Amino acid sequence: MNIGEAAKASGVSAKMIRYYEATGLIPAAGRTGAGYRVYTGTEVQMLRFIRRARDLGFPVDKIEELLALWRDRSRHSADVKRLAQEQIDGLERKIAEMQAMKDSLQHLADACCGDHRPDCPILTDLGSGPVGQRA
Amino acid sequence: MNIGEAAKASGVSAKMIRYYEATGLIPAAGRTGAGYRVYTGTEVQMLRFIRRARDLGFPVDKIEELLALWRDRSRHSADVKRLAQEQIDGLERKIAEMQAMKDSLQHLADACCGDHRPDCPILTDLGSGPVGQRA
DNA sequence: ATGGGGCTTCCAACGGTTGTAAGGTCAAGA
DNA sequence: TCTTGACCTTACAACCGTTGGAAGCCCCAT
Repeated sequence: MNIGEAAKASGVSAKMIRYYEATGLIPAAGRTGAGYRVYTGTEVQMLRFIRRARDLGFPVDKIEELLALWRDRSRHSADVKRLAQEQIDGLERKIAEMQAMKDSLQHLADACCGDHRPDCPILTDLGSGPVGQRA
Repeated sequence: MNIGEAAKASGVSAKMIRYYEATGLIPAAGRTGAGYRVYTGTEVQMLRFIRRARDLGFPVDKIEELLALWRDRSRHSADVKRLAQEQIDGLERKIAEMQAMKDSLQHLADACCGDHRPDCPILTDLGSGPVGQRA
């Protein structure tokens, strides 16, 4: 199986497959005589694993840990759950942060009449407020 | 006013002030005979503007537009409001995306008993599911 | 004059992905 | 058999915003 076919089958682009190999996230694939990378079903499954973990927002270093657990038949599911919970917490934090941004901005936008006149509370606020809004 | 003092007064790091100058977001600051950058109150105010816009998640190119409107006394507040609304919509999209990730992951984590045993629906799902979960 | 801290420039890294360029290889059709 | 086009290879750069470091100069206080 070519890298292109593996990409199609896994949902991971050929570019990223090479990148993951270069960074050591996945082991180096076999090669044909001409130097083409060759992939087996197992390797495609691993790529799919990575793709799905990325879809859930896991950073690559966490995926490395997940892959290690995936391969470890004597793993404790508590370890997996802990990683998942950390990821949930991280997502929660980012969501809250962005929600706060959105709320602030919505508040300002609501106060802007949005017509041809130059007066705008959004600009007024940006230009005059205190510095440390994020604490 | 030194770059260090301007950084403290604006909440933008000296590093970033130089970066913003290099990329053209802000005009080049004046210099002392020794080559030190000099900042006036107006320039600090502009830096604060940038800082607050970044706190609201605006990307730099949008901040460039906001700054242009800020300086333009014949602006239409509708233009400002449009930029704000685009930013709100972008935040909304990202929030929804992360919320979907979080919900999926929470669902999986809830099904994982999280003990010493290796069986884990999280890993099972990651290793076996279909590819295009995000559509 | 000597030290410490701030300033200067330049270069690199983070994370994850994509684009591009220059070249080799494979398969199919004429 | 030759050509064509699609695929593969490597290597390098870009994106975004920020931080870190190194090497060297400047200013102030002791």
